[in-house]
Amino acid sequence: MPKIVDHERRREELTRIVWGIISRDGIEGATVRKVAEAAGVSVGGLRHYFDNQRGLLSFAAQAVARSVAKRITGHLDANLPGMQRAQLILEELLPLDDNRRVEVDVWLACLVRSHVDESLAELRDASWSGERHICRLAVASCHGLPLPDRVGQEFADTGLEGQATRLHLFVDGLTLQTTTFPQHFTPQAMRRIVHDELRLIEAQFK
Amino acid sequence: MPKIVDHERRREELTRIVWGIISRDGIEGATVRKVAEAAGVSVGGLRHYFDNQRGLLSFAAQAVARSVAKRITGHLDANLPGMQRAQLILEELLPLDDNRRVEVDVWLACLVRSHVDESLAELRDASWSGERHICRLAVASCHGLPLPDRVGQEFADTGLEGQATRLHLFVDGLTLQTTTFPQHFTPQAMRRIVHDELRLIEAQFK
DNA sequence: TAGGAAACCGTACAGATGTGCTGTAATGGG
DNA sequence: CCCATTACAGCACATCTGTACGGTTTCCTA
Repeated sequence: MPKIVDHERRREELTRIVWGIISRDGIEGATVRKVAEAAGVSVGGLRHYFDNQRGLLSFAAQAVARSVAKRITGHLDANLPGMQRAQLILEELLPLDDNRRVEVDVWLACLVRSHVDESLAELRDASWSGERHICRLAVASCHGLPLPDRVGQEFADTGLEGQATRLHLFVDGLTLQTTTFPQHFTPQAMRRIVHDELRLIEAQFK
Repeated sequence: MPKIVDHERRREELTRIVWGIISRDGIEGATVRKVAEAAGVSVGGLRHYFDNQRGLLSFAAQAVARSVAKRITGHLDANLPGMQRAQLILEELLPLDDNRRVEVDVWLACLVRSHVDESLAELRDASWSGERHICRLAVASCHGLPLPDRVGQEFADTGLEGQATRLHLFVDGLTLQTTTFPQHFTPQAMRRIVHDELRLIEAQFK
C-alpha cells in the first residue's frame, strides 16, 4: 500500500487554498499553477485530486455551499428564540468576518461565472434553492411558525411566501453590496440592516 | 488630412460589440482578438481607439453608466405622476429587454472584476453613488417630494434616507437574481416586484 | 496633383495557461 | 524483504493572451 493520505481531507485543504486565491485574485486568478504553488505541490500533483480546472472550481463552489449549510443546521439544532435564530441564519450568508468574506467572494465569483460556464449551472440552481429555503426558515422563525423541513417546500400562505421571496432578493443585494463595498458596511451596520428587515417582516404578520 | 472617421462614434460602435461579447462569453471572453474579429478589424486597428485592453473594458463599463443615465434623465424630463416615474426609473436598472439585459451583464461583470482590478475602482464607486441617487429619486417621486438635484445629496429626513438605502439593496438583489436566473423572472414579474416595493415605500410615508 | 496624416493591417514575441505523459519516491501488506 | 500501488514531480506541447512595431492604404487639403 502507498503513502496514506486522507483523500477527502486533502481535497478540503486544497479547496481552502483555492478559496483564498479566488478571494484575492478573482476567479480568473485561480489557475492550476497558482493553486499548485500556493499549496506547495506541483501542477501534476493537483491532478490526483481534481481531474481538471473546472472540477477544481466546481468543488470549491460546492464546498462553500456545504460550509454555509453546516453552520445553518447548527443554528437550527440550537434552541433559540425565533427572531434571534432568524438573525443568525441570515448572518451566515454575509461577509461578517474574514471566513465568511472569503466564502462570499467565492460564491459571487462562481455565480457570475456560471452565466457562461455550464459546468456550474447545476450548482447555481442548487444554491438558489438553498438560499430560498434559508429565507423561508428565517421568515418562519420570525413569526414563530413551524420550519419547512425540506428544500423547495413553499409556504401555503402566499403572503409568507412573498415575504421569503422579498427577503431573498434583499439578502442577495446586501451580500453583493457588502462584498463589493466593504468600506461602506461595518459588521455592526450589516447586523443592524438585517435586524431592521426582520422587524419589518415580523410587523407585517398577517 | 486622413480618412474621416468620427472617433467618438466609432468608439461607441466598438463598445456595443464589446458589450455583446461580455454578455455572451463573460468578461474573460472579451479578448482583444475576439473583439477585433467581431468588429471586423485587426487587433492593431483596435489600438487606434483603445490604448490597451483595460482601457477597452473601462470604456465599455463607463458606456453602460452613460446609457442608463441618459434614459433616466429622459424620464425625469417627462412630466409623469410620481409613482409611474419611480417605476420607470428603477426599471432602467433591470434586464427587462435584450438591450438592458446586455447592459446588466456588463455592469455585473465589471463590478465583480473591480474587486481585483483597480482600474475599475473609480468607476465602481461612481456607479454606487449613481445608483443610490437613482433610488433617492425614486423614493422622492413616490412621496411626491422635490427631487434631489445632485448626486450624493442625502435626504434630511433619516427615514427617507433609510428607505433609499433599503431600496438600493433591494434593487441590487433584484438585478443580480434576474440576470442570473432569467428563467425565474418574466418582465411582468420584475415589474410587479418593483411595483409592490414602491407601494410599500409609499405606505411607509412618515 | 502631391503629400502628409490618420486609419488600419499583419506579424512577431514573450509570457501564461490547461492538460497529457513519463518518471520517481514512498509506503505498507504479503 | 518485495513490490504493487499510490502520491507527486516535472516537463512537453499546443493554444491563447496582450502588446509592440513596421508597413500599407486611404483621402482631405494645400
